[in-house]
Amino acid sequence: MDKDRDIKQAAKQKFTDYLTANKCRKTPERFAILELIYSDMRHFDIDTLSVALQKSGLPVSRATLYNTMRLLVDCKLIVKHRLDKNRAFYERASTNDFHLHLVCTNCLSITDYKDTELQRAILNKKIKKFKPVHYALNVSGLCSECARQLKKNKKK
Amino acid sequence: MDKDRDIKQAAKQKFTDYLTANKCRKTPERFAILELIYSDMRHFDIDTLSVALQKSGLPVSRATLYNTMRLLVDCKLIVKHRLDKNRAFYERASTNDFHLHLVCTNCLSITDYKDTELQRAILNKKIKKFKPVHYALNVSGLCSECARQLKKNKKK
DNA sequence: ATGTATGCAAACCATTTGCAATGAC
DNA sequence: GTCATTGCAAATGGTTTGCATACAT
Repeated sequence: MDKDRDIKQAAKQKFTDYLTANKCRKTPERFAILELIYSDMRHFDIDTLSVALQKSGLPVSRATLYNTMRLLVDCKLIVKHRLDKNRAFYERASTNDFHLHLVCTNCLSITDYKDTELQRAILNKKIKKFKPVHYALNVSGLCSECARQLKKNKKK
Repeated sequence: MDKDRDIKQAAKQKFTDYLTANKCRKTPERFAILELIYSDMRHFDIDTLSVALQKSGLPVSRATLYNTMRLLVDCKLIVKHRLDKNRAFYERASTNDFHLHLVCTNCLSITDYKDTELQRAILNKKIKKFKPVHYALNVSGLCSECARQLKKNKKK
């Protein structure tokens, strides 16, 4: 889809600008990471990213991965989340893409859930004495797949 | 307040039942922890809890603290959260006490924010193919205190 | 008496850091 | 040529685990 290409292009531009503004170098590693994230991945953790980079032919060290994540979070191209688990997970940021995360406590899958009504209700809410910057709305529970599995197992 | 005492009493009862049902022992450490949580603390981390227990005169080891947290989470007397930071934080659970967390990214304070309208909007939402169990709604940003401080510093 | 729970210390694991070598500028 | 960035390996820090001792039942 052309739209995807545009989004990726815009992200690269934003990253370039950010790096320039902060006197950081535009290394191949950094752009390979951004490229991958904006091609394939909606939600990912460091491990997944590392493996994907290896497959892509440009393995990148842990240190660099974490370093780059910091930069990308800082320039708001990705968002860092933590759920119940020890490791962080990341996702592409898009301010015009408000959604909840449905986190299955059984299979650990993460699904986005969009709802314009909720979006409006939350974003329009004026919170006293607080200046909201970012929303992390996570609903944990069971995805239908796991709910079915568990019910089946119980019967046995 | 009498209501607080009732809540604490109910919590103790629930914990006792849980321990009995799972053939666990009713040790002084476990009840000291529960007692403290239901007296003082709304949000806390392991470290805070550890210090508080030391002050209370019954120091409890790390291992036991974590062990007890697992039990309390399991019987739904407390809820475990993770924000951006490495350490987990916990809070007393009460199903009839729906709220958002306002997390200040500057001073790391956590404030509860209740809003019945939002509560209704979210709880009534029927999510397709997902069975919600728990809601973690975190809004990160700046508390008014920090916003003021930062603005002041910028001017200088 | 039995076997679970405790406390200690060691292990674990994601993330961070120090440093020498590399490479963007 | 200069100095930020990379990759490695070691360090960190919250959490977990193994094991001998203590204690709830």
